[in-house]
Amino acid sequence: MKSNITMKDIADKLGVSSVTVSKALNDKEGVSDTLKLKIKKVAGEMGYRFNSAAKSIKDGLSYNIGVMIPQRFTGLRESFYLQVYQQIAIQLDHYGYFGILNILSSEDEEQLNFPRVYSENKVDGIIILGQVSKKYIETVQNMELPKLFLDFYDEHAAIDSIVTDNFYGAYEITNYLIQCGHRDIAFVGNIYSTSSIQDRFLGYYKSLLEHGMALNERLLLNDRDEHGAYIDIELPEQMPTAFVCNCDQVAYIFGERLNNMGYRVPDDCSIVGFDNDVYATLANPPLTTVEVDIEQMARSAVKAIMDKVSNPHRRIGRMLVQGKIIYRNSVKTLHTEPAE
Amino acid sequence: MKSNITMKDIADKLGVSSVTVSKALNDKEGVSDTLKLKIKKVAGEMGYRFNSAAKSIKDGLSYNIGVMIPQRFTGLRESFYLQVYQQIAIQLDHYGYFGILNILSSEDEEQLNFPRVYSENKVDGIIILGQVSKKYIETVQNMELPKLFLDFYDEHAAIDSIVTDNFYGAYEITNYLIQCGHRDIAFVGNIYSTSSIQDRFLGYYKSLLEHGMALNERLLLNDRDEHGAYIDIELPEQMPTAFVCNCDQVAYIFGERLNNMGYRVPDDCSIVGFDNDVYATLANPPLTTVEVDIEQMARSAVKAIMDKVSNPHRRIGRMLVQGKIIYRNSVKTLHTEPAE
DNA sequence: CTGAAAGCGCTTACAG
DNA sequence: CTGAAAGCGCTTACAG
Repeated sequence: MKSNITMKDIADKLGVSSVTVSKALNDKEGVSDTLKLKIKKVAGEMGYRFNSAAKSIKDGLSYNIGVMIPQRFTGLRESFYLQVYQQIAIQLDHYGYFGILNILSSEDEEQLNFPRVYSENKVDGIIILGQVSKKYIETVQNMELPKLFLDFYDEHAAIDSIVTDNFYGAYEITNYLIQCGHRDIAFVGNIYSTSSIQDRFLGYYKSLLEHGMALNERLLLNDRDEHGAYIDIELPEQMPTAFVCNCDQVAYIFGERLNNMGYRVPDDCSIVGFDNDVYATLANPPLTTVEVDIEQMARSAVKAIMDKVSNPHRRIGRMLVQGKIIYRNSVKTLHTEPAE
Repeated sequence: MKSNITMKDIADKLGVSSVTVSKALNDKEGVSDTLKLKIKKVAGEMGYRFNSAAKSIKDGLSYNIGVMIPQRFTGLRESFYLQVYQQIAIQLDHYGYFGILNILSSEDEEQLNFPRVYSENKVDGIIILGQVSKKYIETVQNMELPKLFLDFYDEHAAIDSIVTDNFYGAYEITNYLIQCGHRDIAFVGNIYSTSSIQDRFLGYYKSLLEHGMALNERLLLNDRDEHGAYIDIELPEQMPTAFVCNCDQVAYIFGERLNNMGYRVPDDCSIVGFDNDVYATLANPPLTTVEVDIEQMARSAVKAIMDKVSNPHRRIGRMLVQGKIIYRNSVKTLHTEPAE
């Protein structure tokens, strides 16, 4: 198995030099077309396979990108980041690159250990997929390697990141509810919990502001405690006509709860979610929601990291990827809003 | 960025040779402990990072394993194989290896193209995760590389594979229903659809046989057409007391249907699933099911492929990974079966 | 158009 | 205990 065919073998067989074989196989100048063709033919016949390690050592490039996901986002029921990773792998392929997955264990995160992909020079760049601790962000900063934060950002660190436009997505879907005639719209979510939820809330709030609608305590429904564990959602005395839930899973749970309480969705009240994950289609009725564009996020992330590999000084800043509204049946049109 | 520190740099700084540095950093014999320590210290200070490409070229080993997943198993709502891949990556880490994900596009599968990880010598072995076409199996066979089929097997090909023990899992969970006093147990699934479903059916059938229970047409409920699309499940005239569903998703759908028809689970009839995926916990009541042991599958797969990397002639044949029953609330105990 | 020489960073004998 | 030499497979100048 270790008896791999090398360029030298092809060269010997043809009585040429390995330099010529290299040029021919790489379609470089300096070989006659006849010879080039012959070399390629023989290479195919001999089952020649390119040794990328040899090229790597010459170029100082591994042609791999590391994707690091913190362990705590990798539960058996969570697959969002794996989906993103998959799309990244597909996009990397277009550049002749490969993706190496690196689950960041909680110990390594605490002890601020460099990932093995870095200390073994296995990758030309690294995408950190999912929020890591402040301390670990510093560790990442110390890595001499192009790096990119995906799906989160750091307020202080001048680092490149790509995130979903939570703010705009929530803004848009709230606008949609208002267009459908809703005037009493609540937000469901703990706005102190994560920055995504906070941003989604602010998008919702902007929509309210723009339409001259007041926000008050009554319209803020908490969905989880400080540990992120879901709690029973308390309804206000007077029912709003619509609810902007911070994510599909919460919308799903909330919908079930409304059902049990005798409210019908969307007849008695409308619900929208965010993410467009399994819960959006599992809900009854299926949810109108904001789809996070995983493919686009991966595409942008890969483009950004490849840019940085070829030009390490390249800065991209904080980049937003827009989602899009998926219309389903969880929203009732009360009356159509006249054009403003 | 390309100005990486090499062993030579450390050697020069210390006035020794790079051979000595190599020995020291690799904890090999032939360097005094004092020097060894000093070298390690300086290496740390200089931020030395090992160049694995150089080692690769010497050893003829990439220290990567490719994991190939056919595109059609990578839908937005399917994450099972990604979960397996993730576990594989974690297991590979224990061996100092990395996992490279390779989504096999439908075109490549049809045109019988070798994966790029292979033609570029990027991996020391490859795990094919998920059923590929007969033709493509042949293509895989032609790859001169340790390879392993995961979660499917080929009847003809003398190839190494690791699969969940569908047969035994279904056998066990059917036994459990019988222990709970059920005597009229149906199987829900198209037994001509996939080999997993067929094997699960046969496990169910074995349990019936062992308990002297007859199988007849009435107890076989089809759940999908020849294209794999779900169809409405037709209930027999006389209701069985329990249903062995071929997977959790079908159990979930079937449960909803029973609910709508006025049957209560588990009071009116019991249901069990298979897989222990999201649907198992989403179902109401949550499903008793057979958990597919993803971690164990990954562990076995990685061990097998690593064995084959060090010894290419190693054969492991067809290896089964046992699942385990997860007890929840979808089964009613009719009366306890006395010990046989 | 073709090839000899040197080098990428490391390791493996082998010599001292 | 330490190091000079050779080599892994390829590519990049450079010479002919």
